[in-house]
Amino acid sequence: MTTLSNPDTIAATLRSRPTMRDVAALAGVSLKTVSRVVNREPGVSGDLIAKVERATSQLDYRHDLTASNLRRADRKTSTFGLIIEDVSNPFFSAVHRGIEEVARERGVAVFAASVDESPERERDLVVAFSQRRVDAIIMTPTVREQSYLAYERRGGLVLVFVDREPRGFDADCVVTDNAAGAETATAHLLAQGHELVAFVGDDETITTANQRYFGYERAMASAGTSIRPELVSREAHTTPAATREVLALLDAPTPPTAIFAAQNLITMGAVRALQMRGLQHSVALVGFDDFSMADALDPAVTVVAQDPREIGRRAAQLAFARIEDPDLATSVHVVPSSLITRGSGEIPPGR
Amino acid sequence: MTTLSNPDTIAATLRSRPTMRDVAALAGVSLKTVSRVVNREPGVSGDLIAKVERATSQLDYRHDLTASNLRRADRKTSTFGLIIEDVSNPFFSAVHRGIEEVARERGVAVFAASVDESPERERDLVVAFSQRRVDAIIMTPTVREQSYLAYERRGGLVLVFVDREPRGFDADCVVTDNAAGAETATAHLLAQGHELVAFVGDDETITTANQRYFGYERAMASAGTSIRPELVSREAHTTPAATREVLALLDAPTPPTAIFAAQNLITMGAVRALQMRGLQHSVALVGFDDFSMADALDPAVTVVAQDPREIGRRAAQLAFARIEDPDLATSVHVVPSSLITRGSGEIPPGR
DNA sequence: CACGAGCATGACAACGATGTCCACCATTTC
DNA sequence: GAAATGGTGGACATCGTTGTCATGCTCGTG
Repeated sequence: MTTLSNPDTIAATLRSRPTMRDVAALAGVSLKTVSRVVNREPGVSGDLIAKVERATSQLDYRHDLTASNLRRADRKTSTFGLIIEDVSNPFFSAVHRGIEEVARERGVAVFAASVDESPERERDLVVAFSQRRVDAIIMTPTVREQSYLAYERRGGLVLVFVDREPRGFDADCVVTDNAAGAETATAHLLAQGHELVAFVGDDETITTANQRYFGYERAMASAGTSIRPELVSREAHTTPAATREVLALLDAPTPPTAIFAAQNLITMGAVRALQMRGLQHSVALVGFDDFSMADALDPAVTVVAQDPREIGRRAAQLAFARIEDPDLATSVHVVPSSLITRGSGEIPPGR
Repeated sequence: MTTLSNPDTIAATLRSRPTMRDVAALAGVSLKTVSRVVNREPGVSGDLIAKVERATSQLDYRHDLTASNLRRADRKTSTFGLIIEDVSNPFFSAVHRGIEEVARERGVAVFAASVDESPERERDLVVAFSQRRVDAIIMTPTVREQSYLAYERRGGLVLVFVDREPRGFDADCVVTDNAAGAETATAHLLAQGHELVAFVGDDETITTANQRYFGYERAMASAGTSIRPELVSREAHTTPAATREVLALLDAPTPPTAIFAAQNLITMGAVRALQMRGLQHSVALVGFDDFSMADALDPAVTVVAQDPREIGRRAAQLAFARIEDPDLATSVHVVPSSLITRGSGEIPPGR
């Protein structure tokens, strides 16, 4: 065994990152023995384990997971890919956080990327992650149809969907009870006596927006209140767009007395529009999905809250379960939403 | 060349993911030629390029970046690691977003993880990313001292810091002008005639909290106003804690007439406290860092806004610059902050 | 017509690690 | 005392890819 007294010197001497070979040379054992110690395989004497561990720490040896993975039988990289609408959207970043919490416990690192409603980018990201051999991809579908993923799955990739269900592709999925939540929100407004209840949401290409619209329809139908097409706006893609849409509704000949905003960014836009017209205390508002400071606004905003962190946690758990047993039946998990009344949704009509 | 008519059949037949060897066999060329085509190396005849490309798309061949990286001379993985306080904190998720925008253009995927103010976790994450051979780590330092990273850098890893400067380690860094911003905020309150200006912030272990406190001190000193220790609270780690701290200040014998809240979550907590005491229109408030809906509150909240997306973009650019030229002199980039007056900061004293 | 230049192509080793398998040694057992 | 046993360590091939170098071909030129 070559013995050098100063560890710093040893590490600094090496041209680049030390490999198992370097560790083996320093410890005076074979390459394979180092591998055994690093992977904690049984059948190595305590004496050798100590020698190897001393050498690894002296050299600051860092196990190369990419090389390890290449040779390993299971080919698991302990890496997940996450494809969400936007990493800086509070809803999705909470989903991300939930996934991370579960992944962390198992030593799994998570790639995160924003798809920005671009189908092309969805495909690119799947390829980018697949090329990096992630064990699983957790994603929000944007492309109209996900059957193109069948090939990836054959290659052993696990796919889990969050927030929206995939189309043309059977896979594990975690969603909020969108229709039921929207129905609750709308019914809540109707219960206050409103009849002119507006719907402001994103367009039909977004599954969740659709489901929330169905919930709105259902609540209106149950109450026997007919839907006025002029009170339905389905073009609100962003917060500023939502503000414009709501302003248009408020300025129309028959303005709504209550508004159901079908998404967090849209609700924020609606709040601004109501404030601009000074109507925040006269027109009722219920939003889908909670948002920061909703309780501190005047009036505080009533919402149907989702549990994005729980959605993330469940998705990660599903991914691990499927990695362990690829033949499990696919399942759709529905995370319940809950109505939080704060004031804006309890404004009566005609005020 | 073996010709099978149905591409689906070919892909389905293979036991697992096709490799370059499979592509080579189908195209009737050598392994190396496939590699050349995949990497767009010059010197391959158009005829062979066409053959190989047909084969790759028939087999749905996916280039394995982990294996490629192992053999490549430059050993670049086109992968970054990002270590931030919390992926679901709006400030940091905006930084993340900025990094992603720059990384995306260069085909780089980003690992993102939350450190949660845990020094141990900071070290674990660095190791986890290093083992996955990321090209660069962009991080917010939490450990008291970053000299432990010297070894990683010798191994070729690029390190860029965001939001806070590292200690005991010279590296590229992108920060906000914390002291100057805090000074501006405090001076703004003093300019309204306030003398009892409170400081509410995080504790001294957080570099940015410290710098912001210095800015507060400097502004007070410039104005010749002495700091009352009972108006300084440096224990606000979370939004609820901030609410408690501000309530304590307001309920004390000499309550402040103005408050400088040194961070976004703290400002939110302060807003709630003021509302609880019905003082939101009597006590002035300026926050450091903008937050969602600050403009929609009553009163709208005056803040010193940072530009987290720009911080992220710059950090990513610095990382790429250093990867290209490791011998560049290290630099600290300061992204300016700007005062946005909205109402809460313009409340005069004694109202 | 022979020869070297120049180009396209392929054979082979290697990146850093692990799976397989065999050799070795100290025991234990007959 | 010899053989069987069980626990250890090491040689070697291999994962999917790229760097290096050799080969064979075409072509222009003396």
